[in-house]
Amino acid sequence: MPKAVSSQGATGWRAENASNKASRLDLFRFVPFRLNRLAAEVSAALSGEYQQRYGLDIPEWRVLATLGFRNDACSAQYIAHCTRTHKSTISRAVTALMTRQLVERVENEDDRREFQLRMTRKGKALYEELIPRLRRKEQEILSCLSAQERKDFALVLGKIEKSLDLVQTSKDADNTGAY
Amino acid sequence: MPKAVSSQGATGWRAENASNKASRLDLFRFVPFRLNRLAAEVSAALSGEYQQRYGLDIPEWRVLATLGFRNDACSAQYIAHCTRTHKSTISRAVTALMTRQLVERVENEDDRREFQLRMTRKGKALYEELIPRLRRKEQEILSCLSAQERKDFALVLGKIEKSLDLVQTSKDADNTGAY
DNA sequence: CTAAGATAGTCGCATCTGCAACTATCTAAA
DNA sequence: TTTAGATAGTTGCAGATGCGACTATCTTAG
Repeated sequence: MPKAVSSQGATGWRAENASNKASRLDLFRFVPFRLNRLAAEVSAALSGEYQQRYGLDIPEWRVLATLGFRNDACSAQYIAHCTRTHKSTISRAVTALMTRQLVERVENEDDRREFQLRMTRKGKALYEELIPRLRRKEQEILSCLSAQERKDFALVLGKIEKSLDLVQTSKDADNTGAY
Repeated sequence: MPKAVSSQGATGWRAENASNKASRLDLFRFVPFRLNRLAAEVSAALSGEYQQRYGLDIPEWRVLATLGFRNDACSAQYIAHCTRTHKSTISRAVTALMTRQLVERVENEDDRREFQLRMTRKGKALYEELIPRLRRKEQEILSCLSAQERKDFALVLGKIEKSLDLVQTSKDADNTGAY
């Protein structure tokens, strides 16, 4: 029989009635809730780096991250799809980044509906400065896990992402044994 | 040398330049991003149940979930702290739930600043109907994992939550022997 | 008792973001 | 060629939510 798990917020309140009646649901063991809360908390932990320090919000950071990782120009639509962010949100982020001259765009001669986006020198400099900070923060957050647990976690995240179609399926998925 | 990992969105786009240069960061292996995206996707997968079917938004659901699990009256502030939701958000959710007569509140004679909240009969009925649906959805999402992987996942989530102070620490738990 | 500070809950305000309409452009079929 | 439909990107609008001010109430120190 499993021991009772401490599972409410760290606020000094006393524990809930932990009955396991089927008709009740423990929010603190309910994965969707836990994911929401965890994602919010992790974002808050990182926001000090890109938000306060560099004035970037999450969509703007995603644009830079995509451009920086690809190391190549790409369209706004591509960024929207990759990051699963609405195209209007990406559009506004790109506008803000262009205003700050962190990103520039060039017309695509082959298809004049879309623009090729790329970081300016200034944008790259900011990116290069930001990345190690974010890596450090991520490691800080994961520092409570053993190497094996991190592997497990990455594997499990990958499986759920795949089953939710958040990553490309089929033959590409065969390559994912590399963690 | 690790094989390249397929890691873009399931949108038919080809893979990014997967260089592992330290100064680049693969968004698709960056845990904060993955958590954000996963949480959003899981929420969307569940929203069909509580949002479309029952007209509840997330804060409203959290209020019902807390009241239902505790099976006892509690204050709005308690719900806010437990679920890590801002008190104004909880306040509005409670107002909406009272309007729909799913929740009622009674004055607290001991402290007239706060109200005791509890579900009405109607609220309980909705709750009882909703819970199995949400459980089923959660199981659906986790169905891609083996029993061992689910355990690992729960364990790892718990560790990260604890390290972010999202759950009560051990010594606090001593104060609350009420489990 | 009084005054200062803490806490519960509400509400206005600003911000963020998804939706949908719109323009411009491209593609495909008749 | 013409026309219908798809796609890239922008923008107005509305809904959601965090912040902070505000009221009412409680607590504690003097």
